[in-house]
Amino acid sequence: MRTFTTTLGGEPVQVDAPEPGTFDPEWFRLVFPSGGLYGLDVESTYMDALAQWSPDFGLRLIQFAAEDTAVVLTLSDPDQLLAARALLADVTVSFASHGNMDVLSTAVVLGVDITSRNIDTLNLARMAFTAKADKRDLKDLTTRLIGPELEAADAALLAHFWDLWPGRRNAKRSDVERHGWSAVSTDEPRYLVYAGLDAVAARALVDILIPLTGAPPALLEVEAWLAGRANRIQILGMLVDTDRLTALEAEAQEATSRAEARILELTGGVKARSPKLQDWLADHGVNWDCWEGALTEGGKPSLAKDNVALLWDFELDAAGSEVVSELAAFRGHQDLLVKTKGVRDHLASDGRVHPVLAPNGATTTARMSSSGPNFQNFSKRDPRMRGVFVPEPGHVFVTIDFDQVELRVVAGRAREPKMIDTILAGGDLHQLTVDELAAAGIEIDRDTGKMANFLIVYGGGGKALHEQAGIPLEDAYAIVRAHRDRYEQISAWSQYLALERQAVRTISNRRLPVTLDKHGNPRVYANVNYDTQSGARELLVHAWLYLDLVCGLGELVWYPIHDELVLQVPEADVDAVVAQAETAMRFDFLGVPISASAIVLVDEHGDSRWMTSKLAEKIAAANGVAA
DNA sequence: TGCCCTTGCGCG
DNA sequence: AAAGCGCGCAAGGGCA
Repeated sequence: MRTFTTTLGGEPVQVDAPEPGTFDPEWFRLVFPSGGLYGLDVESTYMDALAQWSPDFGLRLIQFAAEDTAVVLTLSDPDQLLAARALLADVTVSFASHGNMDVLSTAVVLGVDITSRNIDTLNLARMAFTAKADKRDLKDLTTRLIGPELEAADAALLAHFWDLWPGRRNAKRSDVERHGWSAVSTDEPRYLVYAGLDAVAARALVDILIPLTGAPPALLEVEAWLAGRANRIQILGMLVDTDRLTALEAEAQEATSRAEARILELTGGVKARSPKLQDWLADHGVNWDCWEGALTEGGKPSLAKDNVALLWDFELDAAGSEVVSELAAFRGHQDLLVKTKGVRDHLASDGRVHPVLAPNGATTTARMSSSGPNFQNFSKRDPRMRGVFVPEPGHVFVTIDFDQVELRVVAGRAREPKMIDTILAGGDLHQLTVDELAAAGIEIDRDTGKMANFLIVYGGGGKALHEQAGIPLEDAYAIVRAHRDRYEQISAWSQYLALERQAVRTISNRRLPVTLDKHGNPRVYANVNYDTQSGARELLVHAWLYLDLVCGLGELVWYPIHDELVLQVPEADVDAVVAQAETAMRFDFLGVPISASAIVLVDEHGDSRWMTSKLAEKIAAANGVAA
């Protein structure tokens, strides 16, 4: 046994690393008996973009920690591997680890699923430290909340990686690390001590972070459950129709590179996405002083997709007009290119992508976020990209959306009787706004009423309405004023929330930070938006939890998209699941009925894909394919 | 070369 | 008095 004595936060810590061939499983289970909560960490070979799903990915060490003791197991020793698997598989044992790298690794590499028995200290840290600037990696948190020893151990290990680097000393840090994580000896004391301290820190952080979250136990329990579900979704991943992906990729690639090449040629070296393109256009007929299109945040004319057509209003020379048409072609395929490449870059050898679903990835609202690829922003206007994703064999996609959930959250939180009555009566909230403004002597159409309603949710004002609705500024201000007058309870609610200059508390007593503008003043007008977005997020999680605990169908959730659950349902069960899922997503919220409706996703050939049959028909018609 | 900012674009 | 919110991703380009 190699035993190292060190400290963390000044307290003594013992790190034991059994030598291969001498491992005593009985001793191991005496250190980690059933029923405990243990720190968990793994050390791997260097991770590339596909991480756990890369054929090159391997685990080298796995570490478990009780309060002041860590045991570092070497996984190349069959006895230690067996003991690690057995402890992980003990359903009475829970684990604490930072981020989901350890949980995913144990599932994918060791074949043991601990997703429902893990506490993620990164999630706790996100709830405890809500400012965007806060660092939340294990090393920083440990230094800040416990002591500097882990950071020192990390620095010592990195210094050792430079010793292991065979080439010149002035190599890139990333290359040295890549090499080091795979090359360092499992006998190296600096490696073993660092590894052991990681696990001890994760265990210690649970007790330190929980009070700092300021969250009630019920919320913490739901969040732990959700993190487990999110990890399961990532582990399973999504099946990709690679033929479709390849075809779309080719189309996007061909269209964009042709346009790009032609623009480069015509402009003598200016790229399609270069900020210099505005200058070039100025020399070929565009007078930016007369520009009526949108401006960028930096105040320059925007060449975004919807603005390109406005360039035709100028007297362009021959080269200028050709560049404008090529730019339109480029913008028309830019999203498809980005999204196809994104899926391709994350496509693992199992024919799937494994996106990260971060349970509270949005810093200021705790909404879920998605990456690798992001499943929350695939186009609906051109749904072909969504159609690349197909269900497991024998399954069908079903999507269930909340109806206008954010407005209903506002109505319930504000106790706004006009809105609540309209919802109860099955009426239309946007028409209600039209009628209310008419009563105040202002005539608007339903689209404007809808925009005005969403400005409330988003904390916007007259200027935004003026720009979005294309109505005179004075009219827009009048609409906003009348909206405030007619919805007294919503006005009172936003004024009440605007008193909070530090943080707001959501319906489940989650603390959300008030954000600051560039002058450091609190943007209190955004507080209603934060409460609403976060509230809607909690309602979706509530429905998912109900679906899991009451219906036993939590596993069917393929992906959550803010106000929508996409389910993957065995063909034979579709009708029953639709009924149960609608039950889960229909409930009372503060006297406001929350409703939802399901759509079964089947394409024009009767196959299920992640697109609606209506959209599939439209595309089929456009392509001349019989539906 | 890596890092950071800006721009553009999709979703809710 | 007025203030549109939250994400992820890729590319260009300035800077050290």
